[in-house]
Amino acid sequence: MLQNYVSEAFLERIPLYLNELEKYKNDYISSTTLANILNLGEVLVRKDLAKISQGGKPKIGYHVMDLMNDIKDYMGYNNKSKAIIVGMGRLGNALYHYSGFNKYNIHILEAFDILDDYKNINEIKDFCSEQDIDVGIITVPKDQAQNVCNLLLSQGIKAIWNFAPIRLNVPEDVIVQNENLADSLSILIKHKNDVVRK
Amino acid sequence: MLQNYVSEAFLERIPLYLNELEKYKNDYISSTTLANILNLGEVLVRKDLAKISQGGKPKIGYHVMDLMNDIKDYMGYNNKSKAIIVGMGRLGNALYHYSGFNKYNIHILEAFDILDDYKNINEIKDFCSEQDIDVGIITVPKDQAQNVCNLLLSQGIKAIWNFAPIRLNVPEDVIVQNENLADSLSILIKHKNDVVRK
DNA sequence: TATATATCGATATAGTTATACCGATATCAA
DNA sequence: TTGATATCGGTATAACTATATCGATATATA
Repeated sequence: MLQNYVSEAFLERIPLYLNELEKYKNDYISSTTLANILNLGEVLVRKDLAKISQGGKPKIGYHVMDLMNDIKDYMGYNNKSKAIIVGMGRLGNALYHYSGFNKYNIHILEAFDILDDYKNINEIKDFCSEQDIDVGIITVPKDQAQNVCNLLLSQGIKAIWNFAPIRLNVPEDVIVQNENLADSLSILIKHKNDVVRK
Repeated sequence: MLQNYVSEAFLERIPLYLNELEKYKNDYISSTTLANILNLGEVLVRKDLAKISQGGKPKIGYHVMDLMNDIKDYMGYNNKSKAIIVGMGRLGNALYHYSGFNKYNIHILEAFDILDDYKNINEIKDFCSEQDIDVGIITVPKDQAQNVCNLLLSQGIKAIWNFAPIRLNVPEDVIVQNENLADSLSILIKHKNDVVRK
């Protein structure tokens, strides 16, 4: 277990806070208010903020600008992150052109595929030797995903965002985040069916 | 709280089991074996399976075909689910053409947009009156997401899969699953940076 | 300046989720 | 047929996460 271990749920809440705070720049906000907006417990929010912020003032709350900066520092949004993406099908294309990553200073530097329209996959090696890549995004068909993954690992990439519906085999020090769209949607439908049946 | 409440984490494991079991059809498998393959605790897997299966045999484990059927029954994969998607940008397109939903008997029946290439958004009303739609998928820009959401809700849709980076305002009986790609990637990078720093 | 109060932040409690343990049982091997 | 054993499934325990409680404090108000 890591020293500064925080739970996944905690990490998922932080961007929510940041997005909401955007609306209250040049102002103060209390943990109670923020909690009510996001439908979270006030103590939960206060404890989350205590972990990453300089602290708030009694009766007033947190200085929003300062808090946003603390969040950005904590999450690393003030530092540029570099990604490459492999597999330029429809999904790869969508991600490659998605503008939402800019907000977090994440940049997809290059797109690879076997098609001529993109940098060829066998150029990954050269490209990675000149750049320090933080994340490899895998959007190839599932039968090629492990090969692509191995290629990325051989270039020293330690984090994989995997959209192929298979579990990748990686060493212990590599982090894989699987984004299985079909699984996610099916779980949503399961929830919905359970609620309807009460 | 619902009667048959199960945790989100539990629901996320079920498709993993199903995908893995695919490889062991016409065979038996023990919870221990399955757990080791997926890097989960054996007791956890056994308890999960106990919730949804007819049961396994001591010394042998579970009949894979039967177990798969139990999982499909439980998750509703044996019943057809219907979805529509609104917003035919790159991401909408990718989802609309994604073949992975078939495995779970989920069908995206129609795609809407303001562009002429697709059914116009103002036809959603007519379309929904003739079909019982389980899920609405929102892939429009964030400034239009709430409007589209309201439109879907007015047609009786009770589950929303939202890719727009905002929190939608919905009544209590509607389930929203947010799929914020930028947030997800930023969290992956945070994890990676924490690990590297040890 | 003195008092009331909203909020913070720390500690204690509750609730939820995962793990450990153990008797029962069906199968395999002798 | 008999004994050894792997696995199941239930109960007990531990770990983790969220909530409740409360004294301290900075601000606003009188």
